[in-house]
Amino acid sequence: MHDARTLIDMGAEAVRRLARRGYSLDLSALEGLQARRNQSIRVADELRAESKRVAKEVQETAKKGGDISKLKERAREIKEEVREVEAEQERVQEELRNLLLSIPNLPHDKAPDGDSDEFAVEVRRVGTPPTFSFEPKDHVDLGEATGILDFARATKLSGPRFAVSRGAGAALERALAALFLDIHTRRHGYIEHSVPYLVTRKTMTGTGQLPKFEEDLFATGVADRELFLIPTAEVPLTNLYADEVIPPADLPLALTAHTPCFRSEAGSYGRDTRGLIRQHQFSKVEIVRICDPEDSEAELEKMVGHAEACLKELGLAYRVVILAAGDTGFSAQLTYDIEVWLPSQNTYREISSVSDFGTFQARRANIRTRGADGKPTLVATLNGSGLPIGRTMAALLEQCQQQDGSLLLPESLAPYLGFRRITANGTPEA
RNA sequence: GGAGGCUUCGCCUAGUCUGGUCUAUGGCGCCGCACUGCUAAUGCGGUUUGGGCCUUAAAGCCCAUCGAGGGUUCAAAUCCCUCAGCCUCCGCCA
Repeated sequence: MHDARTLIDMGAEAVRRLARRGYSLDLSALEGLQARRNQSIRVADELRAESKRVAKEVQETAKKGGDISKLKERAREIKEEVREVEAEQERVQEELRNLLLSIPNLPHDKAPDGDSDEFAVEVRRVGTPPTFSFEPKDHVDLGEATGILDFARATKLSGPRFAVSRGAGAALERALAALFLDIHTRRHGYIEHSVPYLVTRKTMTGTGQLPKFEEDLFATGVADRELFLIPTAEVPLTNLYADEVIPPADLPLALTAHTPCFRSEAGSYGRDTRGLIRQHQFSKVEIVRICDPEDSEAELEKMVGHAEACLKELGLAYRVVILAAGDTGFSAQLTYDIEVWLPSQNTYREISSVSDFGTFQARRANIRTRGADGKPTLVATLNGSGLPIGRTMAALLEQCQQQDGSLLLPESLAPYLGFRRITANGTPEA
């Protein structure tokens, strides 16, 4: 959410920058609402001041034994007027808030023009996509042939877009999560958290999933209680500090958690229906940083490096791109995507998204620190996947497949797995 | 599931029974100043948060804020109702 005053002060500059992501800002509507809001507040404040003066007068008059009935009548009139003005103020503020909630974050100038992934700018490529002397299989075939993935039975349990992993596959999932968490906590200084997977509407609003994207979420309701399943650990991790003032000395905060993620994937019917790429439930290690807004650009670069470290550790080929202004998520001002090489699709596919939200989320969630003057001031928030387990598994199975149908896993996983190879029939082998 | 208690401006705390003098007390911490070879100690002053008005700015004036929301009243930290969180006890389950 933006600050109305700041947006109005930016004027044409705000209009220009929002236009880059296809949002047409109605500046005069915003100014009009802001002016009406301030007018209402001023009138209501004056009436309340008057009402307080009259109350004092009643007290003093009564003490002197005077007639207070006229004063009480006047006080009741004022109260009625206050009620009316406050109702108007509430209407205007609601309207203003709705408008502000619907305005996306300002794209950073570093983000290229364009409205889709075709306009993303490649920053670097790391590693060489493997070449095969045979026709490589995709991860679904590999998983089913070895028996470490079972999509049919998952569908029996829960319908489409679910997966079951088994034996060495389940162990591999666990190993990847442990490896990623260890990389972030031991090497990059993140603090590991175990967090709720069900959160309130307020929490979902704090990071921007609500009110706009309710159809993307799974919700639960028991009696009159409503809770949402988290689509990413970004939600609980960032909101940990909602409505708090973080001591400046504690910044930057570096938080990580491995959680399941639940997404309805409404509007993606028919896309990526095969395999682990797009599931209703997947697990992911998420990294979040909360810092002084001055530092957010540098922090973003660090975080991209932290996510990349996971891929390097596994020896997977990938590239880093900057998303186009119009393709950047609603709450983000700048996003790097990391794309991993997927041999079956002969292309790079998104595996991590690392975003700088500036103060946009902090304003919604009311996360603050203290500035040089000691006054509370908003922080910047950032987050990124580091990494999702399912998509990593898919890339890993495909990139490390052997001609004989076995899978030769990276050495870095051996301490976690206790084996290096999964044979063609799914048996772990040192 | 039942009964009771608690929630005050960073932390602790007074105030709630008996509505107005609460412009919310005191301590701790923090900031500034004074004093002092240095430090410590002491003294004085300041220190919730958000918003509006007026301003180049500062200052100033005003409004709201005692867990949240509603009500009673000329007037609510204080009385009434609903809700939330925490604590204690009982029951139930493990």
